[in-house]
Amino acid sequence: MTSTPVPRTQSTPDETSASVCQLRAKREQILQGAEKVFLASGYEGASMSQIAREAGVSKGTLYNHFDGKASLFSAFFEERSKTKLAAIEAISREDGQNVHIVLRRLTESAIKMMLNPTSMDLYRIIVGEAGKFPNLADAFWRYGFGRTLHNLADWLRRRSDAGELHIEDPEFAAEQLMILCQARIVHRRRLMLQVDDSPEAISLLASRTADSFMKMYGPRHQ
Amino acid sequence: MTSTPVPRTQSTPDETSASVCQLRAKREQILQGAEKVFLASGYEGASMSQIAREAGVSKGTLYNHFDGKASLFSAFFEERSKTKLAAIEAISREDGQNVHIVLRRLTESAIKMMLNPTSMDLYRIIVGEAGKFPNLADAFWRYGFGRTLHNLADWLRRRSDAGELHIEDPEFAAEQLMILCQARIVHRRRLMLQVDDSPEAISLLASRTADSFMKMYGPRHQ
Amino acid sequence: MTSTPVPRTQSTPDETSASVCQLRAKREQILQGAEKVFLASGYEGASMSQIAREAGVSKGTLYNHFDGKASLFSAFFEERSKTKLAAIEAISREDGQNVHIVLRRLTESAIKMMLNPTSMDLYRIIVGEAGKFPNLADAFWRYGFGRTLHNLADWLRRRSDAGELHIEDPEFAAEQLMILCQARIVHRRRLMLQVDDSPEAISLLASRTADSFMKMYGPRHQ
Amino acid sequence: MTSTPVPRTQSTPDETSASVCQLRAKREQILQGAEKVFLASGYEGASMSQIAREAGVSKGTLYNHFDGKASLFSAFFEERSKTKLAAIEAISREDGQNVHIVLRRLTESAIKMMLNPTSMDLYRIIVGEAGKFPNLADAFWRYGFGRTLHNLADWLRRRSDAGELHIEDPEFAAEQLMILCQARIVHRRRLMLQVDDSPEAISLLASRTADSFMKMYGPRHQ
DNA sequence: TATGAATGAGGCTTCATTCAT
DNA sequence: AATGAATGAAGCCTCATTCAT
Repeated sequence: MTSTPVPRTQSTPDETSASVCQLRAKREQILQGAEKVFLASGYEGASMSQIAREAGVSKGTLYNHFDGKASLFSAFFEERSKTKLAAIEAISREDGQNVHIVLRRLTESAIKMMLNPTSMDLYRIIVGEAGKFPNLADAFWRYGFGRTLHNLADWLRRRSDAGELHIEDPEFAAEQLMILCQARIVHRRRLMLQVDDSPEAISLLASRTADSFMKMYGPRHQ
Repeated sequence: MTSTPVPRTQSTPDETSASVCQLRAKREQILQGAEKVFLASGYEGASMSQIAREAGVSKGTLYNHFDGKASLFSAFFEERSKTKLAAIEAISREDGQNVHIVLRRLTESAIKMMLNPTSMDLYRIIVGEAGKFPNLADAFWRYGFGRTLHNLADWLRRRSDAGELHIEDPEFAAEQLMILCQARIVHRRRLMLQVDDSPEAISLLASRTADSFMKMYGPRHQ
Repeated sequence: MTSTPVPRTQSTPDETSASVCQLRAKREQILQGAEKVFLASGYEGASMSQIAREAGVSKGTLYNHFDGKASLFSAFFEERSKTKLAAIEAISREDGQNVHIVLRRLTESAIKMMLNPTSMDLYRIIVGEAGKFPNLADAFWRYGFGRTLHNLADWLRRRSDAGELHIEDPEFAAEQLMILCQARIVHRRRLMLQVDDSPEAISLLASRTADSFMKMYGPRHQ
Repeated sequence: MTSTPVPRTQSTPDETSASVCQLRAKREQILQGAEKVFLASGYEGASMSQIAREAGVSKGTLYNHFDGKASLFSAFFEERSKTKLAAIEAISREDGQNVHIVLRRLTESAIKMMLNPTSMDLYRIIVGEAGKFPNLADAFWRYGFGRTLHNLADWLRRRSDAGELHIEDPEFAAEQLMILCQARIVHRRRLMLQVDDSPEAISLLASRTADSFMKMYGPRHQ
């Protein structure tokens, strides 16, 4: 459309990038439809027609962009794991602060992270379909829990080296902390059980969890 | 159908109990087929034909005993939650022993319980289908985790009252203990991730978990 | 419904045979629909919906009776080969007659047989689909051409033994005779070419074919 | 069609011929893809995408050059019948030789011709699709069997006129000869039946076929 | 003119459910 | 109460064809 005044060989790259853009856009459009439907109905419960309708494309277009239902599901899941799963990053900035205080902030944000609707839905999906799509759990772990664990373990190691904590196995301790955060609220919500997830309840839980962790790995006579 | 003219009404109870027996037997037969298929394929993935075949009855019989697929699924899930989910019971017998030692036994058996295939499958199913069958999670909680939590909290309260532990909120502490047991192995297995679940690994994990708990709630200068 | 006054164990056989009868009837009904559609459109061109409609059953019923399209096609083809392909049988009854005269009758009936619409359609189908269903050609040969060849070779051998013909390889001679019958009319009709297949044309062709065969294998100075 | 009365018009012809050339080349390219796919899968079994891929052009180009699938199929079939169907030509060069010897060469080359893979595939296609494309058989006949028949009949007429054979109806005799060549091997191969088509088997069959023909039309006391 | 993404009809098949026996 | 054949809706996927670029 826009004729470039540049002498030559500009058109092909333009065309290419334009069409690639369109392609990506359509792909993204489909993935959004897929997300909506898969999260609501699971893999088996979702239908390609539904996804096509939700994405605003024809059924055929689904198959132009993905090899089939399983392929679309995998793409959706990996894509969303990559972009939607938050992780606790850059705790290093907190290094100046008192350990216990940082821990409280940490536990609270971890709990909120895990309560995030997309995280919960992805967790439910992957647990339900892990049998059919074993490789997807890797993605879920790598981009979500695993990443957080890694960052957390690093921070714990540094704090331990600094003598503020006494931790022999930071990886394990990190996992203990993260899993303790799931008590009471996260764990129950995964089962769709009624639970008080008000900010106050979360704050209280975070606090008690941080306290517990300090008892486990803090200085002896705190 | 054909009521026998015999005087006392002795026969009817007999017949009734006999036919009730038969009914129950058939119902149980169906539930066994349903269990096999639902656990293997999930709710959407299972087919009534498959269940009928596996149960050794005709498809029509399924509908004589249950209202439909959803109804059969609910029945299966509640039934199996009731009978197949183990809980840590009668820890009271251990009351004479040293707390730390009992805790080690406890954590180990809890981990093994949660790794039990049926427990894992039921967990996966309920998490996967919680959106479609929100009421089922109650059963799962009541007969599984909840029951264990309750028993465990009782025991902790008694030990705390005896001065062997210092626990303010035994329910919460019980949940912390149970959830700590899921670190490293149980949590990963639910996602079908590769994990070392050898007896040695389990034993080590149980031991470290018990130690952590003692740090949290044990006497200060142990 | 109809309570039989016969003492015992009569009902089950009745039920069985009744339901078996019904089953066979439905199967036959489907096969008739399949025949119509497959003969008209070939294997790929036929659709299961069309067949169901033509047979007057639902699409699902097709799959209760056959494993799928390929299976239904095979069943249709073998069934029809068995029952619809005529063969020249019992030529032995003609043994008293003059060879040349019998041959003329033979060639005429062979030509008519091969021009029979069902034979032609089955031939077209099997040639078209032989790549996809190699085993079906066997059935077609066994019940059609092969059977005729066998009977014919027997008869030729007897006539040869009687000195009325001089044939060293009756199987080959039989095939030569049958194939000569395809000249002019049958061969062209298989390609849907326009051809004069009036009784007179057939009769003339039959006569000339018999003459030719007599030249090949008849007494030298006839 | 349009004979150009214009004297010079040199430039336009150049352009025209160049683009016509390109057009023809692309058309030929498409036809080659079509050939590969139609021969392998039949009309219904072939897909336009497959053809486009095989031809190395886009699907859209197919529709720029042909009206649709049916049209492309017709073009492919006629084109290939014209160019790929061999015929027995120029037997006249053999005129000096002994009839029986020439016949043996003839039958052998005829059998080999008919066993040629492309011939067989085209035959299978046309027989299978004759119902849908009745007009195509003409092309198949005209360029294949029909042409051979014509040449052969000419030769037989000459030999008959020369007194080496006694044939009243050379057209019919030619067809008898060609059809006799199909016994045993060609006929069976069209049904994909197992058959010995070794050079020796073909040679023997050719020889016996020639002998048979000589008995039919050769000098009486050969 | 060439491209290939988009379309939507239609193909094969499965499945929950019903119902006559 | 048990059976299982029949149903038809719905699922996944393919394909000939169109059309904007």
